[in-house]
Parts: sequence; structure tokens; C-alpha cells
Amino acid sequence: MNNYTNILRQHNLKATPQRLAIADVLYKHGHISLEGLYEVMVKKFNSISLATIYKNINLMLENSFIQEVKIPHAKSVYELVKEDHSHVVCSKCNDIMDIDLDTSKILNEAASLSHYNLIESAIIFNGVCPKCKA
Amino acid sequence: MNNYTNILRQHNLKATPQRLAIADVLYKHGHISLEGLYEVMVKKFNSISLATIYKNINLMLENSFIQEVKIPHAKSVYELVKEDHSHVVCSKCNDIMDIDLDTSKILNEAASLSHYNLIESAIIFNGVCPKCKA
DNA sequence: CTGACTGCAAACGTTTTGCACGGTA
DNA sequence: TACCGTGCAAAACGTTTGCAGTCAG
Repeated sequence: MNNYTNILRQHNLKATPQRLAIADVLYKHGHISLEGLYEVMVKKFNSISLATIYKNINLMLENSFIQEVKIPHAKSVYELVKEDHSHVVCSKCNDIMDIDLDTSKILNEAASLSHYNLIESAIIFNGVCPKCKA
Repeated sequence: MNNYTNILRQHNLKATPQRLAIADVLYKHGHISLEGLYEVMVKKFNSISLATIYKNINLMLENSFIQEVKIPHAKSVYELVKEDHSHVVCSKCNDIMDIDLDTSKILNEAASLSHYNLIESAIIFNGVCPKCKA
């Protein structure tokens, strides 16, 4: 179990028990929806409010402690901010996996086609995971 | 101006004036948010209801006449279904451009890293468009 | 002519806000 | 101790639903 106290403070967030638990849940789950997070949090703090979840998610987004992943045809999930990466989503079990792709070639291709100065890419693949293939 | 009467019917949608107008707006704008669509539609049908917009957007999505594009840090937009393509979004003026990328290489890379059977990719780039560079 | 579509109003679910209390630094 | 965070309740917001009248096929 990581200790997120200092990391939260570095993001201008006080280290309350609720926030430490959110960080821990995100670390363990990798990706989780807001409702999923609430369900898990209720088990730890039986009187936690949905408002607290929303307030913290929004503050953590603003302070770049977490980020939202918008998945086609599904609910958004949240994850801790880390090195750039792409996502693979299983259309059967909805499992989400991080992958570290070399995006430089496709980014250059996109830049020359569009004539935009490109800064970042959001890449999400959709398919069937190894477990669901069986 | 395209005539979408038959195309709508091919998608199991009756060709009402409202739907023809939605198709026309999407064709002309390329990409538009729900509120944006409503604003444009009110100019053509001053008594149109937001419920009608929602019902038609949902039916058109279900019947694959249009599709949703979920953009990071922004509202979703809708576009007519056409050949697969990727998107480039300007972070200054929010302009959205379609680009036709060769995604086969990166898809193969993602498949071998993840061991998923990948079906489709959603790729959105973020940057500054030529106009906003100036 | 019949079933589907529209517009209105009400209902619904999700997200935000205001406030009193409690906890972090 | 001072300020920020929490939890509750209410409000606001976006979206959906039910229904009566209308229209496309």
C-alpha cells in the first residue's frame, strides 16, 4: 500500500482519510468509474457522501492528480496521472488495460495531414481480451 | 444540398422535415454538439423541442446514421457515419478536423502488446490549428 | 389510414451548491 | 486556531418519458 500523503500535498490537496482511500482505490483498480468508486468507498466509510466523491474527483482533476478517460460507448473512468499511455478496452468484460505505444510516427502522420501543431494524442482500442476469447 | 430522404429510410428512419434538417446541419457542420445542434435547429423550426432533438439523436445513433465522438476535456460532438477516420481538435478554437490515417501499424502494435483481438480504434489528437497559430 | 413523430410538460437521474460541523496542518 | 473538507439536504442541470395531436408512407 502506497502512502499518498505527500503526493496529495504536492497537488495542493490535504491528505484526508477519504482522499487517501480514493488514491488507494485508483492505484489498486487502475481505472474506475465514479459509481464504482462510490460503491467501493462506501464499504470503507459507510457514511461517505456522493457529494464528497464528486468534490474530490473534480479537485483531483483540476490539480492533475487524476485524469478522465472517455471511452466510446461506455462510461468514463478515472485513473491516476502517470506517464503517457494508451488504452485497450474489452467489449465483453469491459476490462481496461494500459499500453505503452510508440505514438510518434502516427502523430507525425497526423500533423502533416492536418497541418496542426499537435501536442497530445488520446488513443483507445476496442476488442476482446484474452480471457474473453476463451 | 444533399437529399437525405432515402438515406434516412435506409436507416429505418422516416424522413421528417426535422430529421432532414438535422442531417443537413451535420453534413454542413461536420461535427456539432447537442446544444449547438439545438441552437441551429431552433432557427429553422422555432417551436422545435429539445426532446425531439434528443429522441432523434438517440434513434440516429441506434440506427448507425450518426455517431458520437467523445473528445477529451470537451463536450461530445456528433457526425454522420462515414468511412473510418481519426480526429484532430484545436485547443484554441475547438475546430475539429477529420483525418484519414493508416492505423494498421499501431493497431498491430497494440494487439501484440495487449494480446487482445482488436476490432477498432478511436484516435483523437489535440493541438493548434493553422489559423490559431497566426 | 395507420403507425410513427413532434412538442409540451412532467419525471428522472446525475451533478453541484450551501451550510453547519469536524478535522488537518 | 484557522482554514479546508465532509456530509446532509436542497437545488440545478441534462436527459428521458408519457401523452395528445399531427404527419409520413
